[in-house]
Amino acid sequence: MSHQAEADRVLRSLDRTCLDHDPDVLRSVLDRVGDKWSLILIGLLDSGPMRFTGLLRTAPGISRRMLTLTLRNLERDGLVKRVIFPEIPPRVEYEVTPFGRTLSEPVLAIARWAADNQDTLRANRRAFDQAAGHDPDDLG
Amino acid sequence: MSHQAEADRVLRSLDRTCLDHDPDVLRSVLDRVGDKWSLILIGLLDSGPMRFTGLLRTAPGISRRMLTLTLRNLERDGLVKRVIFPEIPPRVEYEVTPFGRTLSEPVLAIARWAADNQDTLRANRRAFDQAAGHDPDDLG
DNA sequence: TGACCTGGTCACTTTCAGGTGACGGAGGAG
DNA sequence: CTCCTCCGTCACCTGAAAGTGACCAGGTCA
Repeated sequence: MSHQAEADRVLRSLDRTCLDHDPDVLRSVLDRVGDKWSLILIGLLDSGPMRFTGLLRTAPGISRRMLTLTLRNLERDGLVKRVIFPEIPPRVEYEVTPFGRTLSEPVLAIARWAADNQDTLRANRRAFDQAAGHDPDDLG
Repeated sequence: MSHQAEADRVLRSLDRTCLDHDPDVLRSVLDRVGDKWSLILIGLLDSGPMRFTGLLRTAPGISRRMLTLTLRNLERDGLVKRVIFPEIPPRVEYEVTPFGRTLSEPVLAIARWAADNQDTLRANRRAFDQAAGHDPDDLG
C-alpha cells in the first residue's frame, strides 16, 4: 500500500518530466542521438554540407553501410537533407536542416556537460573501480 | 543575425567538444544516457530515494540483473549513491547525487525537445516512409 | 577492352546489450 | 524443517546493432 503510493507519486513525476506524451518518442530520439555515428555526422555536417565520400573519409572509421544507414535515419527524421546533383560523376550532398539544428542545441548541452565533467567522471570511475577491486570488504 | 551566429558558434563548439577533444568521454556519457534503463531510473530516483525492490517493482519490466548493472554503472559514474542500512532485513536505498542532477538537466532538455517535436518527427517519418514505399522512382 | 570514379546495396559475420532463471546467505514465519 | 523476503551474483541465451567485403550501374579515360 505505502510503496504503491510511492510508486504512484514517482511515476507521476517521471510522467511529467520525461514521458509526458509518448515514451516511445523519447526512446527513438535517444536511440538516434545515442547511436554510434549520428552525433558525429551531425557534428561534421554542421560546418557545411558534405558529400557521401567526404563523410566516409572524414568520419573516423565509419563503414559505407553504417554511413548509409545513419544518414537514412537522419534524413527520415528530417534532421539532415539529401541533395542530389544530376552530374557526371554523380554528386550527393548532405546538410543539416533547421529542424536538425534545433536538436543539436540540447545535444550540444550534453556534449558540453561531458566535456566539462570528464575529469570528474574519470575520477569517479577510477575511485569506484579501485574501491571495488582493492577494498571490497569495506563493511566487513 | 544573433540566431545564426549563435547557432554557428554553438555548433562549431559541438564539433570541438564532440570530435576534437575526447570522443570516448562523450561516447560513454551517451551510452549511459542512451541505454535502455538509466534514464528511467534517474527519472524514478529524481523524486526521492528508492530501494532496490521498489525500483524493481516500479520500473516497467526491468529485470534484476539489468537493475543491478544499471545502478552499478550509475553509481560508478557518481550519478547515484548507494546507501546501505545495516538492518534486518537489509535495506539499500539509491538516490541521485547533486552531480547526477547536473546531468539530468540537459537530458531533460532533450526529453523536452522530443516531447515538443514528436508530432513533427512523426510526420517526417511518415512522409519519408510513404515516399520511399510508394513513390521510389521520383527521379526515373 | 578494362581499370577507375561516384554513391550506394546485399549477404554474411561478429559483438554486445539485455533477458532468463537459478543460486546464495541471513534472518523471520508457520 | 521448510519456505519466504531482500539484495544481489552467476552462467547462459538471444536479438539487434555494427562491421566486412563483394557487388552494381553509369559514365570517363587510355
